Amino acid sequence: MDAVIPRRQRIKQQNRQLILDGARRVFAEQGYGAATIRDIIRATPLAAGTFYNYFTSKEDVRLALNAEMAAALRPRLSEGRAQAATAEEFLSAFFSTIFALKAETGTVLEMIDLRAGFEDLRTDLDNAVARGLFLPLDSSALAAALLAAADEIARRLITEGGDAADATASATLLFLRGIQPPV
Amino acid sequence: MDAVIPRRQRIKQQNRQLILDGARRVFAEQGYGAATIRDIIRATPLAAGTFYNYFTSKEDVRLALNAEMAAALRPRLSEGRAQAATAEEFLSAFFSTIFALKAETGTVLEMIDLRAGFEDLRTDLDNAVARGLFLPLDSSALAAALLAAADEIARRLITEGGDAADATASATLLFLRGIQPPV
Amino acid sequence: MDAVIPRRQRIKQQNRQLILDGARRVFAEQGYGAATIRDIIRATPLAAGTFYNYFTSKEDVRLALNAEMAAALRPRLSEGRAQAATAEEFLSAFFSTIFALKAETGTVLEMIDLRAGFEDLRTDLDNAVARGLFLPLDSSALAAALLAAADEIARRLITEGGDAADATASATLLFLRGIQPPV
Amino acid sequence: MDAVIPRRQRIKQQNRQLILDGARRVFAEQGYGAATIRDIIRATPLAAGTFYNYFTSKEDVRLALNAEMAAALRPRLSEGRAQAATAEEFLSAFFSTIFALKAETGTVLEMIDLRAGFEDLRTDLDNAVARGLFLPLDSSALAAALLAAADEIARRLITEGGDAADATASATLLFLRGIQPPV
DNA sequence: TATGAATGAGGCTTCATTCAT
DNA sequence: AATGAATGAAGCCTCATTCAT
Repeated sequence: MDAVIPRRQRIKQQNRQLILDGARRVFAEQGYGAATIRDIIRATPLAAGTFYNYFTSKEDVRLALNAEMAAALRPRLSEGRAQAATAEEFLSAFFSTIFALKAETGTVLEMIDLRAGFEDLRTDLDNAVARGLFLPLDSSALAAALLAAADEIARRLITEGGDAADATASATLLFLRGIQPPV
Repeated sequence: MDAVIPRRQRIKQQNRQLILDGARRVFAEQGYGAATIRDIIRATPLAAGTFYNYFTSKEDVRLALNAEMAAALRPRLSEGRAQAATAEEFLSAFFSTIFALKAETGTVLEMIDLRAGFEDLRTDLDNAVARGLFLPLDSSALAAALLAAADEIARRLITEGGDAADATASATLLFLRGIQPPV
Repeated sequence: MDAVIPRRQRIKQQNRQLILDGARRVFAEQGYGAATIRDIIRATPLAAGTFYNYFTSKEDVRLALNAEMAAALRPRLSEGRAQAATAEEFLSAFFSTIFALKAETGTVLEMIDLRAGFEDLRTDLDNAVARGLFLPLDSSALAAALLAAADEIARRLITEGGDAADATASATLLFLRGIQPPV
Repeated sequence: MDAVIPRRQRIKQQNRQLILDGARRVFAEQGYGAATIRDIIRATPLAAGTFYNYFTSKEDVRLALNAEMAAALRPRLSEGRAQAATAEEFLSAFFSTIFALKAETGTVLEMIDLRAGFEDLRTDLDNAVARGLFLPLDSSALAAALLAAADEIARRLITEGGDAADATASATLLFLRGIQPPV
């Protein structure tokens, strides 16, 4: 027999998700700093006081969003990583993953705490360097640069339109070979 | 005889600058979105109402800061550009300029409207591509990636310490050759 | 055989007492006016809604506490009264009773409605006056003065420490003979 | 020539007084604990935000009221004290002063911090004891008892009506000779 | 009957902006 | 121009109360 999930608990889960989804939209539109808790509530069908049954502050919501995104990103990236025998495959998987995620969620990567969800990325980079796949760059700075660039390019993709596959190829090429033409 | 700047006008100029400097500090600390006009006023010795003699809104201040920064950046970058015969020199000049600027002003590049202050960068990139200095990438996306990466690396430089020259060399290398080791 | 109290009813009685005890603590700490129903609930292991199964308002709780205290006080005072042949004995019994009660319960006498629980005191005073035990003062004002003074002295006893027996003797003497030294 | 008080400053003084007067009424009606800052503002013609130009909290207002009352009380009591050659005169002056003050201001003496405004009373009592005017009771407890009793009697005077002169005489007699009839 | 989540009113505080001085 | 107090809107948060489970 299937586990019966009590109705009350199901609704609680739904409301929590309503708030997170509302917050994601609001943060994407106004930025984290400018957003207010009231904005978040208004982006849901819930009443003002209900927010505090689930979160204690805007920061609290941000952390939950971070965790949610890290959880969503981890399997995708590790899938890409598993198949990535070359730097090119690694980068390509990374960018396409980020672009897709951003298109789906509108999440502002700026908000993401690298230490929380992106340990994997740094670990991957370190491993790649160790395997001789990459040049020995500071993996932490590289992760930051990759994320910042990916976020900005994704933002422009969404705002101004464009083909995600082209952008992936272009960004991959940039970080793979650099801007200098072969001599 | 030198042009005599009337006392009144000199004080006006000073107050305007007081507000801009205060705003820069406030934006750097709290981010643009979270900052309030009152925060800006409190970061100056001026009275609340005085703000409106110089600016009409927070956005207005942002634009003025943008213009100020663009004015400060333009000669530095063009100086670098003038001497840059190679992609390496171009990148090196770009990163060292950004790192220095951020260290001086704490400005959040995130705020900067590319269209306002960074036309030059795109123009430079286009020229560089035209001259065969760079691979023919989308100059607009490249500019975005360069700025995003530079800003993030600069932020980490300030936050966690580190040598600006090393960071410049490392970032230059990354964008020059990419991450793939030579075969 | 003893009367069997149904389990249901016993639990109801327990919960009611939990709320009253919680309310007493809360009122003693914050004062009646500043206390909220939520404060009272939080001072018990019960859930929010349960409060309304027992009381309808904060005022309702106050009345119940008053009644409870009057019930506790009545036998003690009447015991003292029964043995009090003199004004001195009457006062001594009164003060020691009040001091002990306050030490036990922390109850704020300020809350007490004289008409509800202290009819006895006024009756006693009237009787005492009638018997020539006391000077013919307004019994109502006297009761008020006695209670106010006793409450304040008790509060100081608890706050700053001190010997209850000494305080009783001192207060008794004050109200017995007044402050004027014998000529 | 008279000192010219600038209009702005005069209005500030007036508004501060409006808030204090409103607060006094509100505290007298609802008690300090139950009163809210909004209640205080509503008792004035001022706007909500204006409160914070003058005080930072309800407690802040309470302290200011305390100071105001102490300042008002001090000359009255010292005047009474100057003329008080006997315990009777002392008590009579004390009670009539308190009753009058309460009738004028409705102030809740409960709120008064003895340490702030009533040092004088304790000093007076100590002096009176030293001069042999009073029996050597604990001046601090006596001050507390006198104030508590006076406040309660005054409250009843206002609430239920009555003659202040009679109440003064009665209270004076009570504390002067006690309740025991002369043998 | 006990629970505890939902609700929206309302208190607290800060804000942007105006305007008399 | 510069000042800074006044204003009321609006954000934050807690409250009393209801009601489905």
